[in-house]
Amino acid sequence: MGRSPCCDKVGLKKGPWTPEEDQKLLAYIEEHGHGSWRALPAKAGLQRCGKSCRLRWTNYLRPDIKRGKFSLHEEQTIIQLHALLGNRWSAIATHIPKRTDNEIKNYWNTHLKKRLAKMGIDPVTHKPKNDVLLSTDGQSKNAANLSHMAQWESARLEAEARLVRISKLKSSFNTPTTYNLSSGSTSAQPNRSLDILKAWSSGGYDLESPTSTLTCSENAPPIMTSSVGDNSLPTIEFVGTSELHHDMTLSIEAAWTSPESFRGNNEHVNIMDEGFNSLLLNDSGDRSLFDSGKDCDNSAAGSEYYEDNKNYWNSILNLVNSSQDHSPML
DNA sequence: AACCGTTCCAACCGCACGCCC
DNA sequence: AGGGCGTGCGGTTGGAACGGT
Repeated sequence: MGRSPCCDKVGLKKGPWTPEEDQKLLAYIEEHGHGSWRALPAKAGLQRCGKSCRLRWTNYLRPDIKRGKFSLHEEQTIIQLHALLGNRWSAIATHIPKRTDNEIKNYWNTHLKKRLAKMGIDPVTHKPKNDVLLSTDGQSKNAANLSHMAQWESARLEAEARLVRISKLKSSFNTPTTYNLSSGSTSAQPNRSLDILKAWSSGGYDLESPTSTLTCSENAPPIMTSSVGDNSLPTIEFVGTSELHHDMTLSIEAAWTSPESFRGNNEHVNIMDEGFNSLLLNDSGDRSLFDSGKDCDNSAAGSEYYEDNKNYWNSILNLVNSSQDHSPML
């Protein structure tokens, strides 16, 4: 059976966009917002399907898009996030300011994937290729840890995406124009959202376990930021009041704290103990700070996991950094 | 100059999901 | 409950650009 096509394709243009078409699309959205994408082409005088218009806008014409070479920091972030999330490009894109999922996906496929492969790292598992063959129980457990961390991050991102959607909805009530072209920003500002990885990759200190804070004001989108607290589970804090916020509180808490989300292989894994803190460790970090975490497992086995994961992640970044310096590919 | 192989990325395609009726 | 619609997402592809011979 299958669903009907997104639009009547007869007589519709495909392929590269002309400057005239770009101008029509830009002018229309600037004046009216995009509204329904299906209805947009006719209103804007374009012989395109709505899907094509949406893609052209989101991947190319949108004013808040940075084009050109990816910075080293952006590359590092992509690699880290890909190790956590896999090919979830849209989720990754929420952490890379002004880059689209399509651009990140292309960059991964044409540059980063090849570079990791050249360095002997499996771009799918982010492990040295030999390790995949020599997997032991301990290594399997490490992989499981990574998987649980990914689940945690996945739940968080889903919650975050929900917030953005709600925020967009809310903004659309406040401001009829969907996009603010003059300021070059959309209603959603995922780049300012919490980023646990920044804390790790920028050498955050005094890290014990993460507490994320969500800040909402009446007219601005909600902002979530990562910070450090002494709780064993991530918590969310709201600033601002409204029914929408209340709704968000419920959904977020469900996504972040449900222990069922983090069970696997008939074994309850405390991700905060075995995974997340290791992600937050850094080269110069004071282990005593971490070890003092009241809910942390201080067993020797646990320390090995922290150390292994830390070394693994840092080795990826070091390899990338060194290849950046020496590789003719770059 | 012509040809050929490779790289890169904009754009397409099809599926998934949420919402609404 | 289920079907239609709108949109988002990830995989794939077409073709322009580039480099080597």
